[in-house]
Amino acid sequence: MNNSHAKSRCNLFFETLGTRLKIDIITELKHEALNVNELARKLNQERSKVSHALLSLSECGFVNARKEGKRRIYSLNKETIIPLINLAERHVKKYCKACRKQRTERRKTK
Amino acid sequence: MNNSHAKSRCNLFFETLGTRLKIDIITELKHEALNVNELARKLNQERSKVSHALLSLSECGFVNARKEGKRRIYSLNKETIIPLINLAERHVKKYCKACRKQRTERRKTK
DNA sequence: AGAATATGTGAATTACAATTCACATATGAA
DNA sequence: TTCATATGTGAATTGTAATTCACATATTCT
Repeated sequence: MNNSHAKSRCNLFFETLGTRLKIDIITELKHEALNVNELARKLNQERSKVSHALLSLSECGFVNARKEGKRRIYSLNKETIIPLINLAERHVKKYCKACRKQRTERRKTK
Repeated sequence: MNNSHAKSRCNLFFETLGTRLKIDIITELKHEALNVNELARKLNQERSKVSHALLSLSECGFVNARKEGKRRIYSLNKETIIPLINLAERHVKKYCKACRKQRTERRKTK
């Protein structure tokens, strides 16, 4: 109906964090900076999939990349992400039953 | 590939906040508690659409509803949402160029 | 009871992000 | 320069949330 989007523009921010893979990537990067192959191996996911996810994470300023030889090392922008994830986990524990019984469990395995 | 989702379960939390409409609803409810019709009118959106959005917001513990006569008044669970939105907006201002040039602008109008 | 108001709901459709796959590029080693 | 390693990318497909619409339910008033 109406498409005038004047205010409140953090929906993309949240949308970007709204998949399991990206949360898992962030969880890994909390501990150490990693390149795509290492991430893909650790999470047991396709490299290309992880690469796409990292692109959107970096477009939103959640991760930074530095080149090191033939590798690209991705690191977490911890300044806002750490308190954000903490806040989210606290909320889920306290208020969000739907989040605790994961929606992913209902999803089909390929 | 792998479907063992043992850790990190706040992706649904973020996914739920990942649309414009829900962020707009939260923004309205910051100021005052409202019922569905009032929200729909203020946001210039279909009532049923707002109703569905409120359902998912309430399943995630973002809003609470109380019955008052024939109305249902929705109020914001401010405890975690207000600091969360503040954190998100600070991040967007500082780091997220992609979020500032809204993705919605590219979307087709019906 | 019947009408008006307020809201919920489920199923079909639509829209779009996530995934996949084949190929492009970039770096360093032999 | 050829090969191996590491990564990026775009386009087609797939999966799924958002939207729509027609109908159900619930409350209050006359």
